[in-house]
Amino acid sequence: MTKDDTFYSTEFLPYLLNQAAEAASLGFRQYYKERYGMLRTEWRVLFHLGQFGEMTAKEICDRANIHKTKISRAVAALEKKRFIARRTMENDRRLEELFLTKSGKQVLEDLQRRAKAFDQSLMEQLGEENARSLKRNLAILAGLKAD
Amino acid sequence: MTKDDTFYSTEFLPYLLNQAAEAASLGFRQYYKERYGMLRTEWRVLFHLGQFGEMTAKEICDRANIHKTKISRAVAALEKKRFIARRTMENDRRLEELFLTKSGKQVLEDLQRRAKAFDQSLMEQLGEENARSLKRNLAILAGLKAD
DNA sequence: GCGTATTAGTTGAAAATGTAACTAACAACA
DNA sequence: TGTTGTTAGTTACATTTTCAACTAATACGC
Repeated sequence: MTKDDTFYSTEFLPYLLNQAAEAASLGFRQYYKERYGMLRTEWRVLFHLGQFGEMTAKEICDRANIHKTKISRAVAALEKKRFIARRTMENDRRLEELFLTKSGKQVLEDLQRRAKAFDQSLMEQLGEENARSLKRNLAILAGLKAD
Repeated sequence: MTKDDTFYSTEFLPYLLNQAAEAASLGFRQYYKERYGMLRTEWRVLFHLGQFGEMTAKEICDRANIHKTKISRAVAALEKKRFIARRTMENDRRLEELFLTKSGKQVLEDLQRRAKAFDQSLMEQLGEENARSLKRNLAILAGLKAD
């Protein structure tokens, strides 16, 4: 009778992923929270706007895989902070094009620079080769196209 | 003027980790939620009890890196479902030793078997070699000792 | 022993999230 | 045009999480 089919939590991929995600986000999350009073979804919306230029809430939902209510609230919060603004689209008045304001751009610039550095420091913890492989694997699991 | 220091969200490790963690937990979370009405923290508490045997809430907090209020509520919920029970410790009456009930053991057995299979299917998505390397890297980021 | 500090765990209120129902605008088509 | 269906986005409400204050028990210094 083989009693050694013990399955440890640290072998369970979802658990590991969550722990690692928690640990890895901590530092950065703290920064944008304390500095700009932003929530994670807000940071993501900002990031996406910076990356893809003006886009609608729906497009962000799809790209970032975040539910529309979360996006809706994040957009409202960012608007209140005057980091973004919106413009109803002429051809389809259900859609609103979101865009960064001047101060939004400044904030994003700061956050991106820090994100980059933060990422860099995480990668160094793992080593170039490992880090690259890690990202590739994560992209697969996340269902993103591999680069 | 080099304008191509664009930093993409999919290059940002915390973002990737979160996306992957989300995607990877989804299927399993759905199962224990629908089947046993359990929340993630409850499943983790159960898992830890199965793994380490009787232990106190504090010990679970430390091991799993979960805040004590979350654990406290998870423990209360599991107790209500009669999956675990507690026993105040003789030598220090602030501490309560948690242990699985009979039905708790059954539930855990089911969940562990499924977790194992679920894990297996995720690993297959990546291939043996990749999966192994992924887990190693995650353990490092999570601050767990590598195995 | 007595006062103060810590520690395990709980609780209540506030913040955030998830879910489902809603509004407004468009589309399709008789 | 009018009916029906779909889509973008918001809102309301229930559940979950977070944060801070709390209780009860122990530990420490004297």
